[in-house]
Amino acid sequence: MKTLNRKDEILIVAAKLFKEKGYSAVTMRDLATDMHIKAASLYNHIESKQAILKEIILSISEQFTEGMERIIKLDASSIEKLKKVIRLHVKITSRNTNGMASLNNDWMHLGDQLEYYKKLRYNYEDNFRQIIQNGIDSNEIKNEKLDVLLFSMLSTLRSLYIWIPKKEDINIEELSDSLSEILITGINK
Amino acid sequence: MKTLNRKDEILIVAAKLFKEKGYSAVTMRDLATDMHIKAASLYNHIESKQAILKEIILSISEQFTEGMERIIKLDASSIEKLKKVIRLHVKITSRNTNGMASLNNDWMHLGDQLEYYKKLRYNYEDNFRQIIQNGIDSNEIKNEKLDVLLFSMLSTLRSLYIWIPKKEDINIEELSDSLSEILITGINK
DNA sequence: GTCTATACTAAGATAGAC
DNA sequence: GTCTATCTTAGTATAGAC
Repeated sequence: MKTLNRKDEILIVAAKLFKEKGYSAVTMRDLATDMHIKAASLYNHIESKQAILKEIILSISEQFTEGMERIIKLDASSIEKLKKVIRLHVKITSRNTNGMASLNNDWMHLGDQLEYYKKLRYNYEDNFRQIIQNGIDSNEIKNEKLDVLLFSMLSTLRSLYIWIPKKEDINIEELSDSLSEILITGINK
Repeated sequence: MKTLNRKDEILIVAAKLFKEKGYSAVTMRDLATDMHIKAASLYNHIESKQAILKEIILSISEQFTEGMERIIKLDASSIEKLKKVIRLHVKITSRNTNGMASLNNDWMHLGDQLEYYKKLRYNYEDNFRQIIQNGIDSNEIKNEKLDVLLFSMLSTLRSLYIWIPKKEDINIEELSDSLSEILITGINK
């Protein structure tokens, strides 16, 4: 693990608190206490409380955007692409479960970056939908209602941040495979 | 629709605001504005801001508890019970999508009712897990990792509150069937 | 880089008139 | 049942010393 500067430490502690109580309920004094400094000192490293949220959420959003862009360019079947998307979620989430909580629950407090965030999310979902649609067209995927399919997969993948921390040792490969099996192949015999 | 008293109106408007910005970010003045009264007037109908949250979350929690208790008593296969659980989620959620947002995201602000809420939730999940386990034992359900199975189904069902409002006309039966098909039978051909 | 002191704003809630 | 006025506490943020 590389050495963290003070600002990165703040982002990490803030993400932890934001996950526990939500962005709005966390005060700069709470954050300062956990950093073992006074609230005023925080402002030597960050511009504002909202600026912390922006860094946490947008850096993750951009990781998803880049990952998805790589996947859609691949020369692979739709099912293969879906498996890669699942793996992308497991990977990013396991690296930063706390940040994922903010991404999922506190995006509405992004202020002037809200529209940018929404654009990234919209594009991501659209690419996801396209992969599924292609799979239906090529007869790889059952012709269930496209929207319900997309919603169901996204819901599970977006909730990983709640669940991963509860498991002792997460093996990224193993969890990704398990999820692929369940999300793609179903559960009944 | 039956006539609402003033207090019920407050609960409904509050749930709407809590969904939009989260419990902590909604002020009593926000709530009063949307009720077209002054903040002080709210206190003629409710005890405190937190009391509003408690009513919203606990009434829904108890609906889930009752529904689950009915289902586990049924003389039916595990797959049948799972389908009924899915239907229960669709039904309760479509009746109160805003309240479900609070249930999912703001339970940590319940104060002295937090432990009660956690107990209900723990029992609910345990019953859910038991249904799946019975299905595995009776060879109805694939022997995938039980925890991943439970997590995946619950994630989708708990996220319904985000998704249902975006669909124009939700047919409860139809959506429940679609979800059952996807969650239980899987998506690939 | 952290501190103390403090400005300024807004929050939840109550008292008492109408 | 709603209002105005107000109390008290707590929030984000800045200034300037060390």
